[in-house]
Amino acid sequence: MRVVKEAEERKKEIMDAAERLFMEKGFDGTSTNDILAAVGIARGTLYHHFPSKEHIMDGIIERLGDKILENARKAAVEKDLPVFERLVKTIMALNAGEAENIRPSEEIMEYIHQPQNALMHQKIRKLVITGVPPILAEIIKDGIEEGVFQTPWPLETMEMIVTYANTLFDEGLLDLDGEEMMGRIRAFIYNAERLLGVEEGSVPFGPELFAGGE
Amino acid sequence: MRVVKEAEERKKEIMDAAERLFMEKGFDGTSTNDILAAVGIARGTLYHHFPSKEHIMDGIIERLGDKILENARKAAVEKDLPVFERLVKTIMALNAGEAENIRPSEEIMEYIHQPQNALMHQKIRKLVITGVPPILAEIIKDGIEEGVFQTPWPLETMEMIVTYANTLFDEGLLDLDGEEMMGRIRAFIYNAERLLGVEEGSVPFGPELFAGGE
DNA sequence: AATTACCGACAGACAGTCGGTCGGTGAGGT
DNA sequence: ACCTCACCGACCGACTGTCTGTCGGTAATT
Repeated sequence: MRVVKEAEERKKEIMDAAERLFMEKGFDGTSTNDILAAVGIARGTLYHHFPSKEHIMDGIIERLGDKILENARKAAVEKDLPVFERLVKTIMALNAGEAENIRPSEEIMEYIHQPQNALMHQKIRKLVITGVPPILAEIIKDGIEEGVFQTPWPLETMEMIVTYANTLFDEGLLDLDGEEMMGRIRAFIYNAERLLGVEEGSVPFGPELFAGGE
Repeated sequence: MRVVKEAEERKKEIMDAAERLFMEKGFDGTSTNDILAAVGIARGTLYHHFPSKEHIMDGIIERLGDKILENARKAAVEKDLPVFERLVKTIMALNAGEAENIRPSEEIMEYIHQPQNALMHQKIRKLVITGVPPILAEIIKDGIEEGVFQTPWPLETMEMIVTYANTLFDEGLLDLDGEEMMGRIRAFIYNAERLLGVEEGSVPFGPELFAGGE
């Protein structure tokens, strides 16, 4: 049976199905046949719209990144809020935006961190590390003007903080027990305070913020 | 023609050939047939010694890690040297140990960071992030006792520093021009000083140290 | 005789290709 | 206003080449 649709619509269908399958079974664990069956199209159709399986993933990640980062940017730009609150809201927007699409629940995280998803993981990591620090750095800069923060390297410092946070929370790299993880989080907050030039204990929120994803 | 060798010797031959090929063409870009041809054995022989292609990579990385980390440990343990010098020597041992095996020259780095090597890259990253901080943290602890450094979280702090350094120098994640890279390095040193509780400018070495890999 | 390294034909799965089909659409003729 | 016909591009699915991992059997070593 032959159903004709607009290219953009088909592309979206393919990406939707692929996204679900990749989250369920991983990138390498999902064959193009799985995607074809899920969408209900033939091989040729898929390769009419995408030059390769990897390009499907690229499309998904780009779409994901656009959505998440856009939410965060909106929160980051609320200039009349106190900087701490802006920071918190922006970080929460990052977590929430992620939650809509890939809910960062345990089963999924398990899979994401499996070796077969190394490529997807690397691409998401790149998205986070290149996309998030510029947004947060703008807040930090305002905070510097207000005298709340003090650092000559706002962007680079946020890059460091985000990079480590990403490693610590998102990846399955460090397999830490609860106690070790608690230490990491406490140290992380302490070190973030040092890096941003505020005195110890002035970060008014604790580990609660860092439950889920980035 | 049939040549029989001791299992350990064959394993080493296979790992040597595979290591060279993986560095040249990447993990996914190297087929098991390439390895068979390079070693001069049959399919069955390879799978007699290794349960899978990925296990070959695991073996290579483990071997690599043992060698590199052992050198670094030796340098780290020279307790009569001043802590700064110990730090420098240990980091140089890390770079040098790496240089023996994978020379971190440009052509190779190009390949290492290609998408097809995401898995290998992730595994090396894990090795570095879990292996290196404990070694450096020991030096930091001694430095704290001497009053050179000051941080309540030596291990966690080194983990953060190493994680970011690894991202910055080893990965092709951030594609920065020379100027941007220079800023990153300066910021990195500045931030490392803050994290370790020494005053600004007391790190006596500059960007020279960070030419090659982590 | 038993163990163990070794062999290579083979199976099964997979990504990507290619020649060809068919539905929609709009321009030109009536 | 209505037809028709050429063209575009979405769509199809059989096919190719390649790849990893398996298995039954063979030869060397102890």
